[in-house]
Amino acid sequence: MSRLLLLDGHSLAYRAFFALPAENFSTSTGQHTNGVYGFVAMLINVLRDEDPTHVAVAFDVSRATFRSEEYAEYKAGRSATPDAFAGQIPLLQEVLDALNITHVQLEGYEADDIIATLATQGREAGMDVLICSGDRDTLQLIDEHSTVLYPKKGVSDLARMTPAAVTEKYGVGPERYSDLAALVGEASDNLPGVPGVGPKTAAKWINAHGDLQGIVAAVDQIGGKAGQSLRDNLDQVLRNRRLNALVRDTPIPVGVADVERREWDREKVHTLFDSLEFRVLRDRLFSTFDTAETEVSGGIEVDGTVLAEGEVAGWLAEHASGRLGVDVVGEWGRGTGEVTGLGLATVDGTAAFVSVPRLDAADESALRDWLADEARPKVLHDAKGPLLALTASGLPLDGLAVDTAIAAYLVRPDQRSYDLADLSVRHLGRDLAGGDEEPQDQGMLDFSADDAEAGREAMVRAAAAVELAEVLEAQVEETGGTELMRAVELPVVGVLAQMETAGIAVDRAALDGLESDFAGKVAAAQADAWAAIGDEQINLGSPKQLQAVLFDTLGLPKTRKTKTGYTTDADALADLYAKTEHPFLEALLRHRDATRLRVTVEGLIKSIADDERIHTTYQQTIAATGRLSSTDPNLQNIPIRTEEGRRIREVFVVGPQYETLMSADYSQIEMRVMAHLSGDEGLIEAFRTGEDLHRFVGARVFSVAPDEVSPEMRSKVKAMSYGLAYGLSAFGLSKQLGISTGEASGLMEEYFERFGGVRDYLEEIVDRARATGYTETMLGRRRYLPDLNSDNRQRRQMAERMALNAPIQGSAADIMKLAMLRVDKALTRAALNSRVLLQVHDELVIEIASGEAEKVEELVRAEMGAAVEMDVPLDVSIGLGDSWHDAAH
DNA sequence: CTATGCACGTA
DNA sequence: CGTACGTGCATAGA
Repeated sequence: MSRLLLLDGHSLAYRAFFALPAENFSTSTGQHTNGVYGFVAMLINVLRDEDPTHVAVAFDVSRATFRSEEYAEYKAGRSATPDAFAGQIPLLQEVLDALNITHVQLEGYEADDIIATLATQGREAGMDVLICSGDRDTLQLIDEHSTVLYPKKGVSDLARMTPAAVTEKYGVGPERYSDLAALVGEASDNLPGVPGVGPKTAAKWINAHGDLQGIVAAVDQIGGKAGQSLRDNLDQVLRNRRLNALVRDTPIPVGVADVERREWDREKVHTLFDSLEFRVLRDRLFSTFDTAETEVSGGIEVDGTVLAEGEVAGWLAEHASGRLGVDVVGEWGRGTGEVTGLGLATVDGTAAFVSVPRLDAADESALRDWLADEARPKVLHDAKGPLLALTASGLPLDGLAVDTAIAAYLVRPDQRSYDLADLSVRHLGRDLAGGDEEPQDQGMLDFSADDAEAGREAMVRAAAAVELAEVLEAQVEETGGTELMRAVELPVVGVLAQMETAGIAVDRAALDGLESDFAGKVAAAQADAWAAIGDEQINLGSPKQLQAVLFDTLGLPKTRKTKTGYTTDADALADLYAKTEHPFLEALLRHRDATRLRVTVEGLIKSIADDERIHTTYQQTIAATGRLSSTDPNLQNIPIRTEEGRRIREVFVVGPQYETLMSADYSQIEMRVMAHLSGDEGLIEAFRTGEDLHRFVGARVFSVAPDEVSPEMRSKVKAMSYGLAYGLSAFGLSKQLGISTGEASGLMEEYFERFGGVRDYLEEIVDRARATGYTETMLGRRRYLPDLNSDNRQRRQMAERMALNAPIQGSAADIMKLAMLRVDKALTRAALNSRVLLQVHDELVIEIASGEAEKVEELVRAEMGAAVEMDVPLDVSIGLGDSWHDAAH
């Protein structure tokens, strides 16, 4: 039996809009999504519960319809659509496109007319019809095989309106509902009914006279005040009846046959739900329907063998002539790991599982040789962790041909995750759960069921990786990223693994000292803060409690608004302090600083490994611009700006067996990238003269001699120069510098007057990105920004700033990755023992072995400086010291 | 127990 | 109403 589901897009989304708090449903770019969210949530529920075979969604085009032509006041008096709802309908339609659900709209008709048309067609074709709408006019479409699902409250509670339910609620059946509505009126459509006549009276009349026609025929016999009222308003009632009759034969270009349920576009759903930040909904969508009925055409199938002792060498000889997928089973993290097994698979699905503890000598040597052979290509998914485990287990790996996580990242760098199972479903249309068939029995006797299961999974993952590699490689090639992947990203994996393994030595005793020191400051600040507000012991870490004290108890002036109240951030508190000099604020700020430092120190102490070093983990597929990120702990945000904060850098020290630490950083790399990419002659000259950049720029902007640039002028220019690369506005600049917007925009104009190439370049980047859909770095790293063409101003402008910044930040990241590769290679080639430990975007921290300082400094300067050829020099500044702090310069 | 918002550290 | 991140805490919801 076919079941046709028809939804009224506008009315349901609008209901959802009011049912769900807008502030809880908006993206980081400020787009409200509550209407879309509610609609999609309801859609998922209905699809799940009703399992329709055909689905369509109808939309209104505008308010101008044949109804408003007959009666100009039709739907008049409705309040304007709220701003926050604007733009949600096109978004919803995008979602429907991704879900491959037909949506229909037609000039001159309302959504309900379209629904009536399709419902009529469906009934004629013998289908069951389900209508989901918040408009009561659709109740007239109900019959034995047509049901309306009417939202009672919010979007999750739907009333199932059958003929019996209509009769029970209104006293007349669905076929008479329009008559009743004509008599009673419909306030939301601005259709007044008969004064003094409600649903009860109307139902009584209808039941007495059959229908509206019967009532009209007998109008003179109806007594009482209500009867007179009816006679006085008969024209109006008849007009209501004409207007509330839904049109069942609108000339829409689709028929029920065209709306058969189709598979959705996984790629589109993923990217769209990503950009809408519908994490939970996406999971629900996939978990509800993925296994049931998507194009997942079964699992990855492998012809797999769990190799017994002594079989590994033979298997490799037979199957490892070409590229193999490798899945490492084991654990890893913090620069080390351990391998327990290996899944191996060829492109054609022949697979094997190797239990590493069970290798005999011949097998182990064959496996080790194969793994270490650069000429034998391997495909891994997210190789760095496995690499750590393999290396730690005495099986170093070379010949990484594709890392499927990195390939997927290069194709679309702003996804939240690159899970192998997701990629497999998305690009191969198959999931990893796979078929039920057990691996061949061979060798199974020795294995527990768990081992067999682990082995099967590993083989499937290896097969998925090697198959995915083919698809993703093609996409990387298509987007011009092949060389970037081959020459930069893949080699960087190995360097990062080495850095993680090395870690950086810390002085635990000094860290402990800092902790108690900062803890003492926290306690003191807390006591002062409490004392300043009459010893009310509030939680100073709770913005909510702080707001109560600041704005209610103390009655201080309100600060900038946030989603949930008023901000209590450091800037705002400093402002308040400047205005009021309230001692509570001073103590609170002190408490904030000390807490922050204490927390940082505590985190570091927790992550000290047995070797008294800290091994961070670098993420290579997180930052959309191409930068690395550091986690667990994050060593890229260790304080440096304040004296107290810098004390934390003193505990990162040179390790035993080494002589000193070196910090090497690119000075003003982003500004240099901007000078190079823009070709602005003034800026290029600034870097070529080697003069202080901000002084040089300041002299131009303020039309004075360089030595007349005051510190104040210099800092203004500095803020502006850096802000430009982020898409800073005059407003933002004025706020940051505490000057008027007029002065700020004058400053920017003056800047662009002197450095016009920069303005042209920044404009050109955005224009080009708008046309092509993506930005590109010096090495061809792309970032797609679909929002550049968004109708929503906020989203669009956000995307424009991202477009502006991505090539600059991204090119700087490219350069640093090249530099890391060059430095690493040069150190190896020169047979030096010094090693790179950390990368902090524009800085490398290197541990210098005894007697190598001079050589390494020369080498690092040369390699970093020559990472790329540019129109401006790449200036590298280097410092040495026993701690990270002392190596700074 | 998990997800979100706020605040804040870095480049 | 300036980009890119990660972390910890408080709070709200499941």
